[in-house]
Amino acid sequence: MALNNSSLVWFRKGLRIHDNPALEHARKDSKHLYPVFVLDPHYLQPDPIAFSPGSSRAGLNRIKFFLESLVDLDSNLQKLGSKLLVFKGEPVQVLIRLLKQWDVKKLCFEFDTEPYYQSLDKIIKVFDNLLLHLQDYASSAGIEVFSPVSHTLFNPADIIQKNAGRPPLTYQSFLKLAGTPSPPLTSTSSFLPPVGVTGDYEILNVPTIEELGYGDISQEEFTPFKGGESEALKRLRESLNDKEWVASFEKPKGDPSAFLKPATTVLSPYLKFGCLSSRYFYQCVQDVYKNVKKHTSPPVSLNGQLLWRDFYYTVSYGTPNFDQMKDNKICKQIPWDDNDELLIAWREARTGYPWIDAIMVQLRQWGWMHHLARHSVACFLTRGDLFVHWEKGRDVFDRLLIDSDWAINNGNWMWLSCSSFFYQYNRIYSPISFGKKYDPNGAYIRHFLPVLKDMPKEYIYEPWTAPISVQSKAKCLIGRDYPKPVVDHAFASKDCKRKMGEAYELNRRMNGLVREEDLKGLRRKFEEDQDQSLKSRSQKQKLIG
DNA sequence: TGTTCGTTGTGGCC
DNA sequence: GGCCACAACGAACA
Repeated sequence: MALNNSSLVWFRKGLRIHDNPALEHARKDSKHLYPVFVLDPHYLQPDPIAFSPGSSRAGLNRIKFFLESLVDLDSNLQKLGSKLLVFKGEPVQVLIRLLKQWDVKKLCFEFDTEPYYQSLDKIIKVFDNLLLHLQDYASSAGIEVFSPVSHTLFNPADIIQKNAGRPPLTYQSFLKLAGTPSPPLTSTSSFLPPVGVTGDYEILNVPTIEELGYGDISQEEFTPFKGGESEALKRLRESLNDKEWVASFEKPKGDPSAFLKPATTVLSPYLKFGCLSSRYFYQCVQDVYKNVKKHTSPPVSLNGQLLWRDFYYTVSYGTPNFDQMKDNKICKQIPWDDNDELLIAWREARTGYPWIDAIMVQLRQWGWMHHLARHSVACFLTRGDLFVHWEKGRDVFDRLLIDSDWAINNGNWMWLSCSSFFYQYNRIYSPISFGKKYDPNGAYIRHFLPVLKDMPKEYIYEPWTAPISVQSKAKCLIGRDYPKPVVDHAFASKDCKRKMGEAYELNRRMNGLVREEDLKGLRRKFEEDQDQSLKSRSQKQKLIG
């Protein structure tokens, strides 16, 4: 067969060479191969306002990680005799132009379950307001489209189909349906077909942060984690070297306060961008398991974590409006407070609870925290203390995490807020004792909140209880150098439990069909209760005073 | 309809 | 480090 066809591989996630079925298919029998990435201004525009509540623009750390991943992809393509062609614009429009210009016969890109990519895949708007499906366009132009599932271990659609069209809502039922993951590709090509004539289109280099207009945004500290496939594979090898560690890995036993050497692999950001194939990761861990006497199992094991990822991808794919409370069938309807003051205190690490604030500083500086640290702050913001809507916390995480993943982030916020998957709202993480259990001396707090670095360990988790003499010796006066607690945890958590109980009862009575009016009614009632209790508390304080 | 089970709570006790 | 009471949910399955 003569090699006279051109192929285009469209990178979105899947920023890697290894286990990349779209790239492999594009390579085969092609004279020319065009590896393309389209920068979508909608995703990349910097948000000049420090950040308004609800802003979902990607933060600096994730953009940096992403650009490093593109640079590494380009470099790895060049080693194979190719290179990355970067464009800027509305992705599908750019793509259609390129398909025409280069007379492409094969269009290959990784399938993606996220609504953003689903909309890109399906509908394009051409010049005359005509709506076209990408697949329709391609078939009318005689272009073969290849869009394999390779971001996840399984095809979410298969699992949903096996379960009579409904996604499984528990991990165990997911496992039963899932079976054995698809293996990664075994062969990796040692060369790629050359890029053909590119015509007169402006092809960019991978831009720098400054070129994207992020230069003016101040950032105290950048994430210590570097993006890219090379870094991902190096990190994977380092993690897997310690076979005993891999075999005995139990997620819930990890130490959330460990930061010099994190308790987990920190491979999540690489999985998010597809710098690392989850199928390859899974297989490598299986290989370690084969060579040890015993190993842990899902859900707590290392491979169990990859299965959690697929679990959330599957549920999110099969649940309309997965990323919101309203019109989301699996989400409990709860009358969360609309309290921007508390939200901002949480977001800006000013809650007055050092354990919570240190975690929020780590989020801002590193774009990564341990899973249980995320639990602590998510519980605190929602059902544990502040009773703020999980969507608000989700937005903050979505902006600041380098590993923020649409399915996983939304799923975990519903989990932690007892809106779905997990319902035992009595179990509340203490913002004082949970961290103390792992780090009694408060080394984590001292590192991320240097203002508290000289506070004696007796008071480091509750500095407001320190006598004034101790505070002044530690050069940290509570209320001046570090805030007083925004709420009294004992009181707030009790109040949250009561509200959750009442909201749950309303959901049961209405059989899941809670109307907005009912929620408003319950919220009004909560506000009245709060007024009452504030009055009685201030009366008590007057009596005590 | 009833039973079992669920990755990761806290505080008190031994 | 393990055990218990606390107060208690819903999905899955029989």
